[in-house]
Amino acid sequence: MALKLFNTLTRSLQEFVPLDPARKNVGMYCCGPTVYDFAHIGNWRTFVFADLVRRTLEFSGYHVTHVMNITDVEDKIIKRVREQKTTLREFTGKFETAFLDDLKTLGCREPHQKPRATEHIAEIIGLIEKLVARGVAYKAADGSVYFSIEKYRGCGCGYGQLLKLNLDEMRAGERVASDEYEKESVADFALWKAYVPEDGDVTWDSPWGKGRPGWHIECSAMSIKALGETFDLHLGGEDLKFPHHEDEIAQSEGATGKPFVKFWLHGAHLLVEGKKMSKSLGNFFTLRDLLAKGFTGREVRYLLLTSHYRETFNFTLEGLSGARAALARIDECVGKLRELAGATTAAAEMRFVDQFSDALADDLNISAAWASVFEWVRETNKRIADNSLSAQDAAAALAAWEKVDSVLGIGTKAEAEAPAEIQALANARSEAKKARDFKKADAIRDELKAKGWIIEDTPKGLKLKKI
RNA sequence: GGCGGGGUAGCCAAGUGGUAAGGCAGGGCUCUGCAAAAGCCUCAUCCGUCGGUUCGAUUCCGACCUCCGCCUCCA
Repeated sequence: MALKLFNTLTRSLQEFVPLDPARKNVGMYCCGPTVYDFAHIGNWRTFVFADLVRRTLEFSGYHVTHVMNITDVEDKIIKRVREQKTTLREFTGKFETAFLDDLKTLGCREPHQKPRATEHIAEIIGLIEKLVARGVAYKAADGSVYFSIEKYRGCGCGYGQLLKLNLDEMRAGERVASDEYEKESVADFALWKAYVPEDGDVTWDSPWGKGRPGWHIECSAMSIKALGETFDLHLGGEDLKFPHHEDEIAQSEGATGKPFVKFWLHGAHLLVEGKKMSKSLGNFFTLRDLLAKGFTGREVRYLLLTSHYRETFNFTLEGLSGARAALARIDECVGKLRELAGATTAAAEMRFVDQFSDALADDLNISAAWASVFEWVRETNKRIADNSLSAQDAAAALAAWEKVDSVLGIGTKAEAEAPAEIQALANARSEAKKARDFKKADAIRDELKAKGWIIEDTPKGLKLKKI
C-alpha cells in the first residue's frame, strides 16, 4: 500500500513520492534542539515522531539521508554562557552530548548528519549575501540585516504557504516592535543580528560588520548544504510552522528561486496530566526526570508512540506504568517464540507485517499499527498454548516481529542472566517445593522479589525474570 | 481579535453514514501447593450539549459549551 502523509504545504493527505523515485533516495531534515538545557518530554515527542517517519521510510525501502541541526548559538544560550561565565562551546557541548545520549536511550536512530550552526557561519553569510543581492534583504540602521516580506512578495513569491496568514488582523507588533524597532516592517525578521555588548565574544565578522546569525537562517543554510536546494521532507513541531518554517521557505526560495521542500510534516504537542506542561505545575519532565523515577527509555518511547502524530497527546505517569505492562506482554510472547524457534529460521509470516504496514501507510496510523501487534500477540499466545506452533511457525512469526520492530524500535528486553546468588536461591526454593515445604518456598520467593527477581513456575520448569 | 486542532469507557487512544480497534486498570477463569509483571475470556445500547439532514449519525450540517495550539522565544 502506498504511503500517504499529511503535507502541511497542501493541507491534505498526499501519497509520498520522493524527488528521486527511481533511486528511492529521500532527503529528510528535522529541526533539532537548541542546546541550552536538557530536552523535555514534549521535545522528545517530536524527535521520536521524526524517528518514526525515518524508520517507516526505511521500512518502505527508501534510502534516507536524515539531517538534524544543532542550534548552538541563540539568545538564551548567550545569556546563560554569560551568567555561568563559561564558553559557548563548553556550555553547548554539555547539552549536545546529553541530547544525543537521550536520543539513544529513546531508541532513535542517529541522524546521518548533525550540523552545528556555529560551524556554518560561512554558508549562512553566503545565503544572506544572495538575499541582499536579490533585493529581498536589507541592512538596517542598527547594523542588522533583515528579510523584507514586502519585497519578497513583490517578486511573486508566496509568504504564508504553511498556514493562512492575515497580516493585518494579526496582533503582530505588540511585543515584537519593542525590541526590533529598526525593521522596515514588523513582519520582517532578522537574518543577521548586529553585535551588542551582551553578546560577549560570541560574534563573527561579516560583510555587514560583527554579529551573529538570526534564528531561521541556519536551517536554510544547513539543509541546502546537506540536501540540496530542493529536498523531500522537512519536519518539526507544530509551533514551528510560523514563523520559523515559513521564514525558512521565504529565505530559501528567495535565495534560490526554487521550491524549497516537497513535504512538510508537523508533529502536535503534548499535555502532561491533561495540562500544559509547566515547571510551576510540577508536570515538567525531562527524560532524565523519568529515568530517575525508575522508568526506562523504551517505556517512554512506547508511550510517545501510542498516539497519532497530528493529535495532541496526553502524557501521564499512569500511562507510563501501563507502558511497562504492555511491553511485558510483547516481551513474553517474543521470548516464547525464541524458545520454540531455537536455531530454526524461516521467512517472515507476512499477514501480520502487511496489516502493520498498511496501518502505517495511512498517514502513520500508529494506533492501528499497535492494534495489529497486540492482535498478533493474542493469536500467537493461543497457538503457543495449544501447542499448534511448530519451530518453523515460530521462526516465521519471529521474522515478522523483527520486520515490525524495525519500525517500532522497541526491541525486546534482553533476557537477564541470573547471577549465581539468585540462581542458588531459586534452586533452594525448588528443593523446598519438592519437599513440600511451601512456607520455606514462599519465603525464598519473597526474598528473591526483594532482590529484584520474579520467579514463575511454568509447565517447562521455573523461570527467573528481572524486575 | 485572526487562524487552526480537539472533546469516544476509570485512564490512554483508533475508527466508521448502518450500529464502537487496541493498550492499561478492573472483573471472571485457567495453570499452580499457593502464586505470578504467565495465559485465556470479559468490560461503551454508546462517542461534549442541543437542533437539522437521512430509512438510519458517534460519523454530515448548524448553533452552543469546553479544552488546546499558533499569531511573541518555543517540539
